[in-house]
Amino acid sequence: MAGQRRQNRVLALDFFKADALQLAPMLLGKYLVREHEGNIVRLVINEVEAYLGEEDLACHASKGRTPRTEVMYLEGGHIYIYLIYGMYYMLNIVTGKKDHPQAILIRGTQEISGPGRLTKFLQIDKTLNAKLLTPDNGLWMEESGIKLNYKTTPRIGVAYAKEWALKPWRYVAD
DNA sequence: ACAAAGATCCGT
DNA sequence: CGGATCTTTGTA
Repeated sequence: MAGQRRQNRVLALDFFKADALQLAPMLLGKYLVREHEGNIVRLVINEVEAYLGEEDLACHASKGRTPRTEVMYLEGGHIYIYLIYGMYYMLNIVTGKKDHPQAILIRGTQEISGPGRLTKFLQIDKTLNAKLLTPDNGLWMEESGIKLNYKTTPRIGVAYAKEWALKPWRYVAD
């Protein structure tokens, strides 16, 4: 049955407890699924970036624990949303173990390019912050069977992060 | 209390 | 290339 098969394809929360650098390339080709006001949308992820711990100057957790970064210290599988430039919500998935702040920014999909445009399209805002990535919360991921070739580049928009700005932690399908 | 900067996007 | 637009954070 298609419905049951689909159910089995939902990525369990345990999947996100691995390290961000290991997970980031694995998210390419996965479905990002949003259910909102009765509509379900599936998009194929094709661009992500990893943010890795307090020592990574590009990572918000480089400031340590603050009201905003507290979410990144939760266990992998939580959703981290923040507003940037007063206009755009950024969608991140917390990864790794509790108290090890990491997150993967979902920068784009095959259908929608750009992290700000993506959240606008999916109607994602701060109400999802700190929630779990599950169907119950209206946002989750699914296995798709799609394999994408990809390359790595430095992350976008983090020139201030000194030597961390050079880390090839952006993964983009080609 | 205040100022500065920001994991972006769009129009000129 | 500059403006929009407002939250978070550091400093006083």
